[in-house]
Amino acid sequence: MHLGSARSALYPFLLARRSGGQFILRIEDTDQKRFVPGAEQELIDGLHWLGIDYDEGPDIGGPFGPYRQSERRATYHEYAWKLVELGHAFPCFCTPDRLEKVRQEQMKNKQNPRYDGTCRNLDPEEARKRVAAGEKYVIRFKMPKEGSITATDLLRGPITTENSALDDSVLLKSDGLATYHLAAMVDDHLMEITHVIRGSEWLPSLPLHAHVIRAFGWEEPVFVHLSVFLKPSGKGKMSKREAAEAMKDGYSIFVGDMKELGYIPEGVLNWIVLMGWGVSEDDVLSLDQMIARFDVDSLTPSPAAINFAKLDHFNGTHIRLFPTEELARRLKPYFVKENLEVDNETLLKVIPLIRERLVTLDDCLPFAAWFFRETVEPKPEELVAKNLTAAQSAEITRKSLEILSGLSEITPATAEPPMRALVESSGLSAGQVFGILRVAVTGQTVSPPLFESMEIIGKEKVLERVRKAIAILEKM
RNA sequence: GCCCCCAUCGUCUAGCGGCCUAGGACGGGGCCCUCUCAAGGCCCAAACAGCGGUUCGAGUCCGCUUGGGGGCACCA
Repeated sequence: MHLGSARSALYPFLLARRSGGQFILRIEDTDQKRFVPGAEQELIDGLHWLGIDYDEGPDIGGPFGPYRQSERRATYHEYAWKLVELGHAFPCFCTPDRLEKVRQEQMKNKQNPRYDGTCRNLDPEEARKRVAAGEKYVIRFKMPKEGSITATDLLRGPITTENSALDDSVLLKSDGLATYHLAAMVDDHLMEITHVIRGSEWLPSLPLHAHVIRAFGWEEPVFVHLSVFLKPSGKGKMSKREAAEAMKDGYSIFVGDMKELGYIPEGVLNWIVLMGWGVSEDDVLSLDQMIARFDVDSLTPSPAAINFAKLDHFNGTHIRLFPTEELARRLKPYFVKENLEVDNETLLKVIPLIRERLVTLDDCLPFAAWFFRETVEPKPEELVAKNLTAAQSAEITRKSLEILSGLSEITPATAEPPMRALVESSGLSAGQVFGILRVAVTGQTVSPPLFESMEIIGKEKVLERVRKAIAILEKM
């Protein structure tokens, strides 16, 4: 399940929620050759994680089931033959081998590859007999030789296609299962689908689909063909190679990777919903806000380049929107995964300090893992302040220790004023003095605010770590 | 090769004939804030692909060119 599939689910979901309709999950698994075990579950898990819930589906049932096309072969068989009876389709006994040769020949002669019509006008009785005798066959749509068809895409308007440019496409395969062209049209009718929102790679087969629907005399659903996603450069669509490239930078186009990478559903949703849909202002949207503002015919038909920087932006923005308890709940697993013992009381105190620093949830580790470690291991060279020697650094740190140890407790209110005074009287900069303490206390050069952090770990640990730092500096 | 679709800042987009000296967001640059890193505030640079029409008036409508994308399976 990649970004494209996620968006193809999101839009109809928003439309259904907006308009009081039903959003259904139908598994289109009519190609057994491409069956991937676990793919259906991955899809369901992805939708669940994103918060896109469906009203009918293979795992929850519904009034129009079954929702797996592989379980609907009898239906397709019936409708395929119905089309034969109506004179809009015909059984075809051509072998794939022969058809392949015909195609090669056509290509060589610079003709369009298409079905050569061998079985198109077979005597119906004769054909029926061959089928009854057990001969392998497919059922093809009998595309009119003349005229044209006009089908409408909601975003693009009416699109007229000459029938002569269309082929006698296979509707029912020799394995007895339908192709998408038949299965989807039959199911859309039977399941009372009002809106088909799909990728624009389906646009070329829209005329065929209109033909099939009209041959049955059914009402057409509204067709909406979404723009394709282009790779970040905007040149060409996302490829396997590009996907691997993104992964190296800590990004992915697969929904299944997002959680692991520290992205939250809110951020991912906000990101993809705006790739192909524009709101005039207030880009930051919750799912409810999306539902409230969604409008199918304001989707954009032009291709959209994937922009991971924007994913980071939305992810960080939504993280900042979380209440402390909620963020704690989401962050905890990342600490646990690092085998850190996280007590909720401390975590709740840490969160306000790191919230606005997180782009992804796993960023909590570099900022706050040290809160939950017994000791820290500062690098000696990092304990030496800029433009100072180790001895000078040790000297000012001893003075800092003196001040801090004289405090009954260390809080920003108690510690910062005397420390500022020390900075003032020493003639050094706050960056130099606090920098040493930061490395001493946190073990790193980048951390949440110093005095707030000190308050959380407590005076005892602070003094212990500062003493250790002095010892290190004195040995240099 | 043939068919189809698309076209506004680097990117996602607003704009549906006069409200446009083209708006927002990301990214970029600058300033402010500042104990690091962020976040936040203020400011700046940045686009209607080109050419013809239609119209009193075109980013908005039409045509062509160019560029981009998709499709031509017993895959979806």
